[in-house]
Amino acid sequence: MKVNILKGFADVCPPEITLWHHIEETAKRHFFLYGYEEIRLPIVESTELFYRGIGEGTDIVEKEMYTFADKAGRSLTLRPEGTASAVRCYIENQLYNRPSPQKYYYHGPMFRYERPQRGRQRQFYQIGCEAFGVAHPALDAEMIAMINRILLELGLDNLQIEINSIGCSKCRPNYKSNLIAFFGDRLSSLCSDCNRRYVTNPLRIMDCKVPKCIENTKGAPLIRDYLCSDCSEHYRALKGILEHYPINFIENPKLVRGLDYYTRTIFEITTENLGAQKAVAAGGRYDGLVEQFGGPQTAAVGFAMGMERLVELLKNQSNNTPPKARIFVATLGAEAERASFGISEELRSAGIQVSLNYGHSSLKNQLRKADRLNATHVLIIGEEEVSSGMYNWKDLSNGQQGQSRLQDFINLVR
RNA sequence: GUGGGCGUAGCUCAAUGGCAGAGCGCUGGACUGUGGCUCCAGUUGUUGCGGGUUCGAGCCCCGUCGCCCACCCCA
Repeated sequence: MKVNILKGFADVCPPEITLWHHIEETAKRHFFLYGYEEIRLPIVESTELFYRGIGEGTDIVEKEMYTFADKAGRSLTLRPEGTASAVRCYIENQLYNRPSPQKYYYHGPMFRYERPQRGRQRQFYQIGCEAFGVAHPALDAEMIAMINRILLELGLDNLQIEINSIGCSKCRPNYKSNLIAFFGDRLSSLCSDCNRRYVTNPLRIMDCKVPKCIENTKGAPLIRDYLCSDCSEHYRALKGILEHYPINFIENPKLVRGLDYYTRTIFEITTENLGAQKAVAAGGRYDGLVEQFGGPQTAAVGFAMGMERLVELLKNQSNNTPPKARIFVATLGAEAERASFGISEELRSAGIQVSLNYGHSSLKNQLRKADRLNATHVLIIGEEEVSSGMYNWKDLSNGQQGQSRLQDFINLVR
């Protein structure tokens, strides 16, 4: 019987996998430049970690987690995001004793039980960073600049950087109650989802795309008018740094987040080149989370990029990676076949990728096979070549041919 | 959880209720020491699955499973 992959889960195979490598390599190179070090986190955590970290009322915790009991009856959960684990790791390993800021990155699969659609899987991959120990907005700005550089180097354009501040535990409650008061006598003219949001997360009403709701948010109080002086100053300073550098960004006073732990700066990088799931990276500051988990009071800021969405964007642009030498060794006759094995090994020792013809077939077929394998050069070995040590080669890109000693051929293609 | 669309060859898709096809791919030949282009030949099917209507179903009806897109939510 045939067994199929689960809904919302995907295999990644060649040639697409090279895009994944490219993204991961580019991100890691920049993480190094900005001083981020890797942490490897478990995929399964105690359910309570996400319950307390992400927030009980959030959609992720309420209906999207892969939660199950282990053999001892403990409630475990496949991680739906990385920040909660990173904070747990930070506290558990007392990383706050290292010089601040402590900068870490992680990557790997996340799990959310959602209905799959374009840009959304149940197992999806994120690369993310968390920086601890600095409250100054220069760190927020640096992180946004880093993400911007990574995305630009990947060749992505048509990107928008949106930022907002959602205040802190001092000023947000006040804003929230004003918002509730404002929408309180307008509930009948809001959509059904917004009526639900009114109870669960009133800030989300501001983010609704239903026309009548957008209409109703006109004149609604905006968070930026309710920020306390510290939050206000932090936000102002962040914008100042970004403008001076400069980084193009858009202030979106209605931008919100679905996770409870965010404070002050939040940001989202979106594209018009995807479907409805258009955020390719997002994050923000979470100055209260470390303390909430029993660690020292620690300011922190983090973000994550969605791998599947980046891969989707890269697929749609032309691939201009420079070709590396890939040699196909063609043989004619039993003696050449024996010799080809050692010659191939020698080429590999020189760092060159080699395919060879296993068994024997006509030269025409071998050249055709080389072409299909996307080889750059074919090394042709017959009896004459074996005895003389002068090998026939052909450049498949332009048809050019020549005869060289093996070492000269290696220098030629490398 | 809700709504819409779609399931036919390895892939992309055709086929008034009447012989299940094309293009691409793959294998080989034209060309046995020279690929790509061209030409020729070959190749692949439980039409997702189960039932019903009918002389006859890929097509109509019912059910079911799967995929996609959107809402919701989010990276």
